[in-house]
Amino acid sequence: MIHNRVKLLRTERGLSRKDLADAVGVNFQTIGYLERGDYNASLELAFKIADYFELPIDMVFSPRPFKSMAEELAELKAKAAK
Amino acid sequence: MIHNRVKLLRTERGLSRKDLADAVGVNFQTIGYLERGDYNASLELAFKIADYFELPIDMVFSPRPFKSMAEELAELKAKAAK
DNA sequence: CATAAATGTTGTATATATACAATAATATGA
DNA sequence: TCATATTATTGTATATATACAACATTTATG
Repeated sequence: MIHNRVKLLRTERGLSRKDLADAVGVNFQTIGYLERGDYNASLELAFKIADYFELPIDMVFSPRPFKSMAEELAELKAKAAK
Repeated sequence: MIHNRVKLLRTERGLSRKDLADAVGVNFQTIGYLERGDYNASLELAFKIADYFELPIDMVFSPRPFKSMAEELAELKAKAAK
């Protein structure tokens, strides 16, 4: 199973599933399936979603569970401060 | 259609399709299909292949055609030299 | 050259991703 | 509270990814 941050990124931007679905050209229920982890996006859809958020694909999808973005950010800042 | 560098990376390392297929846990013919562009890898398989090559997924798969790696390398070196 | 290994081709079967529809449940806003 | 938008749930249908097998063709190697 591939983990993703779709729901987080979508809500962060105040988008409904339909908004995102329309933007990437799929049915709004498909976004629901992805967010719930019912199944994985295709590679093509994964790239479209990442492109839409203007993020590299591996910031949106990962074979390993994501840390929270806050956590990641804090770690990077700590590292940069050294 | 998603472009990929699977064949390039595989042959660069002197691997047969079967070698790579075994390493990522799919049928050897599946690797053939991907290399020929008959269909796209699933997101899961894409991550496994990228992991196997120890590369970020977007260096192996892309919605846009890849430049040759030589070209990319040369450009980066030129930029770094500035 | 002869043999084996790797790749290509074709065909069938199964699993998974996506679409679409109808309805229920939940949240949001006037 | 009422109305509306959003999300969840269930079911059916289609497209695409993957497995597997048999055989042809190409490439490597003794």
